[in-house]
Amino acid sequence: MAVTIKDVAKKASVSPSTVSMVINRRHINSRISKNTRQKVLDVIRESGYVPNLYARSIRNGSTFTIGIIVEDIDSPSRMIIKGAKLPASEKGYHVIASETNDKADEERFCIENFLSRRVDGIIIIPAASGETLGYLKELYSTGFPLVICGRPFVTEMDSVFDHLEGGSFRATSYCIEQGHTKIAYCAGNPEGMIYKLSVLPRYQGYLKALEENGIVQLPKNYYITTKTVDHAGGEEAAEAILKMAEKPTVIVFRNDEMAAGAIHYLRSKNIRVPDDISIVGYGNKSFAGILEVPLTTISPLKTEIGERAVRIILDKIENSKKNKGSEDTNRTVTSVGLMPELVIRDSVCLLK
Amino acid sequence: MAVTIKDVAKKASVSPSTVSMVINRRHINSRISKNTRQKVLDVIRESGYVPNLYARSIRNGSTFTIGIIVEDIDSPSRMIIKGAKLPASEKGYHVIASETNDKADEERFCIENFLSRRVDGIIIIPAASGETLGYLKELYSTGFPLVICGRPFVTEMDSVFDHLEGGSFRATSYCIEQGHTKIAYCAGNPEGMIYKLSVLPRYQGYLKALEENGIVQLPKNYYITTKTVDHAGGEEAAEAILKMAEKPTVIVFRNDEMAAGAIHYLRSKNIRVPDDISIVGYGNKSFAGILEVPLTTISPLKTEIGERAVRIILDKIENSKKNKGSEDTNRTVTSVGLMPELVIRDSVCLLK
DNA sequence: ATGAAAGCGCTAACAC
DNA sequence: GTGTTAGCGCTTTCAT
Repeated sequence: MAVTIKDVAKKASVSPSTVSMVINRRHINSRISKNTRQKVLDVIRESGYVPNLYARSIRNGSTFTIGIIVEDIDSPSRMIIKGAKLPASEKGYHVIASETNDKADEERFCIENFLSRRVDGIIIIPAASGETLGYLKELYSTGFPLVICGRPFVTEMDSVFDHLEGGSFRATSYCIEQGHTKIAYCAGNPEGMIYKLSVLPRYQGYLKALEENGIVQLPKNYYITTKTVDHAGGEEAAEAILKMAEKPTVIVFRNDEMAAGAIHYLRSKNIRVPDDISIVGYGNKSFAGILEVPLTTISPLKTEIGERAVRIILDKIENSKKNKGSEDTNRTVTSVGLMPELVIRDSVCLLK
Repeated sequence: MAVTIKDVAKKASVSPSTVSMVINRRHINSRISKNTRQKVLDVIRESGYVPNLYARSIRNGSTFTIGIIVEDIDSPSRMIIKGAKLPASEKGYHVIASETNDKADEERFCIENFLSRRVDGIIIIPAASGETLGYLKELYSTGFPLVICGRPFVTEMDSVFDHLEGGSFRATSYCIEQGHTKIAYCAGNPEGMIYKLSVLPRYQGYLKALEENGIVQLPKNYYITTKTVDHAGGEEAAEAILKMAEKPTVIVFRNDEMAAGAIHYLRSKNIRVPDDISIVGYGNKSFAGILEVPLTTISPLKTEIGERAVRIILDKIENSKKNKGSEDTNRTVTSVGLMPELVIRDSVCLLK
């Protein structure tokens, strides 16, 4: 077992409470004598004593910890963790993280684990399937500080998300500004919850931009679907484009992987990108800048999502600490949609 | 405050210890009556009670938690966390993670935080500067289960690392098997601790492969250094190569970013890759497979590093739980070097 | 200026 | 079968 406050007290021949006071720097001036203070600090250093946060938290009711649950630590949402860290630690809160592999049962397990750790709040990216939403809503309704992130699932709980529609709108508008009117959209595989929740909004942003600029009556096949949503899917889409009678001058893709595949395919067929066909991605993945044609794409503000989520959580926590006992205060719902940035590189040409 | 065991006890009109017994499923058969059991379980469900792990851990001395500290959650070492999760949870241990941004002070802070959380062991990627090694050694020498990961710093503590030398050796040998003899090495910027600790071994692996195959007397300028170690650095290296009188047929790069830059530059100068000049990377970054020429590279087994590290930690923990009190047992040092894989793609040609 | 004692949520040894 | 009690490491009155 690790060194405890008692051990320190014994070695320094003082009482545990004295040690506690030294640690917590209370009443520094009048209460503890310099001698005692120094003696205790020396013993602490020698013995390598570290206070037990948990014993502490039992007493004061708070662990000063925020738990973040992401679906996959190897996905862009890891940046949410990064974004959360600084503002949290500024307020003296720790951040601990876990991942669920996007599975409902692992997610529940994670939440219970964090609750059993008495984290003061949880920031979570729920499973894409939406299975856990009921459970989350229950938890939320107890007043526990919970913020949903990353997917535009909900507006009935506190949440922060990419404004997917806004992102695509931005990208499409940019193409129009560059003189393009024949603009295709590649939605990938139009099935499943993920499509519905996170691709459809992008598609709608694209439509909205067209509409606002009076671009109507595009050929039906400008809405392109594919089997897969990866590099190969991008190649598939590009192949389809080349077969069209009236080719678009730009393709807006649902993600960067597909955009990369399309660029690769087009160039292998000696089509110039962006001059013959321009390409827009979504995601600003790490490889976007170093593709054979650096990719113009939409960059979701994951880090900022983390920041905003923490701020919401901390507000809730501080609030509920103040007026504990009195329920039913603080029942506002905050839902923040962050407008992603357009990163302009070389994959869209200026059309004269 | 959250629901406690007392609240549950009161609502179910039983004593706290009865609730505890129900939760911990002890003496199921004889001790607790079915009625009571059911009543308690019902109340638990209704009230949303979750046991306080920390209160629990104070009693039984273990938190069943392993802490992982990585230098940057947005780096390949995040896969160590992923790799650690499964084997840990199989043994009933939780994994919590934090990042240090590769700064010594944040690292100390993280460690203390985890210690104050009474994690049962820590897996850590120390700051590249090596500043914290003294501190880590101190901690290690107290017998606390600690495993160093990811950098081949140490053999005097338990550690798991990429066998960098072995990786480069493998890559270079492969080039030789393909018939190459004019093999250059691009080391990037040869300054700083990072170079010394993680690039020099790679370079030595390259040299060893040459030596074992009787390739000696390569031109001195086949050892290439650059200002930066990113995409631009790769372009810089490629530019240097093109100026050489006796050009190499392969360049082995210290990382994938530089390899990507070189490929890009060479192709923009109408040099064929791999036919005119072949390229080898190191790291198998996410973009390696979708470059204009898919990159042959070395893939470090980060996930496996996490797995191995957890196994070492768990052994230590179980061991010290068994013979607690009796110090000085279990003083073996385990140091594991994992041989990375060669991922063969299209950036190295067969030389006839 | 310091210590004794109670209590936080939980468990386990020991009553009943 | 179930309740009582003591104690884990720590903090915080309240005495002294």
